[in-house]
Amino acid sequence: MLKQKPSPIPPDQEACCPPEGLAALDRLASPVADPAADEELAAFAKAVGHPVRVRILRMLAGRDACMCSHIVDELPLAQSTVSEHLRILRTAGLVQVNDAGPRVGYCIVPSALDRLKALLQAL
Amino acid sequence: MLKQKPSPIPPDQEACCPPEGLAALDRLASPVADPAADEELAAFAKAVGHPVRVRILRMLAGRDACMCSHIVDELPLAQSTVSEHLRILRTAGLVQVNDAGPRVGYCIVPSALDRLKALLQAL
DNA sequence: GCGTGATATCGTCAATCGACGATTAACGAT
DNA sequence: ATCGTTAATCGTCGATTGACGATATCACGC
Repeated sequence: MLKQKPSPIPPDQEACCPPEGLAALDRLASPVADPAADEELAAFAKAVGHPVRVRILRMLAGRDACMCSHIVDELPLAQSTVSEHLRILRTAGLVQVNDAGPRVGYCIVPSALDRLKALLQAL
Repeated sequence: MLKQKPSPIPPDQEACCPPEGLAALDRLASPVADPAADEELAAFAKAVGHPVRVRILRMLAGRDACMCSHIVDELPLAQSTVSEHLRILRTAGLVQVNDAGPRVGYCIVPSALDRLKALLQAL
């Protein structure tokens, strides 16, 4: 695909960077590098980084499509493709299967979603 | 070709997650299908979905590395690679260049970050 | 003008992603 | 046991990503 052109620069925004002297203070105040959190947030975000998976999450959050076949019905995708998206969401920990009940079903893992929200808010 | 679906009417809608009287409310709060919001959130999340880009965002949020060269110095990556990550963040609208000042600099776009947080919270 | 430093872009490569059909496994009901 | 339904997995394909070095551009000081 063609590389998208980045959005042009709004000419206002002059005071983006503070004078160089404050850098050291900021570095001390909040650690700039937290590789573990970086990886964690990136993994979550990557899982969410596809419109179909966002939609699946929304379906599950709305709790009106828990069986995989329900989700397949709602999407113009093959069953195997939906299953793969569900696998990615499961691997990320955002979704889990409920095989304790009479039927297999998918549902959101609220704690994981909260964790993702918290990591993002911390940015 | 369209995928086939015998489409048996789903008999048990509630085999999975907590039986909620709140379902209707939840559905109102976040409609199951909002393709535009899905795409928007997915695009943001995709941009954030790489540890290096998370780290760059953190650097910029800490405001101690605005020139590209500063970021390059902090990362074990080639300048061209960092530039590419910055381009992705710019394309997503999360970051912008500030060439109004005396030096070219990168900075966070707080409104975009807020928008991302809001979209995620709505999940 | 001419160089210099800071970024962006190009070309290439391996790795990963997204989608599909086909197959397989698990399980309930006939 | 066989069938039908549900879901996962496999193999393949083209498209995209991530990384690099090399090259081009751009702004500023001389």
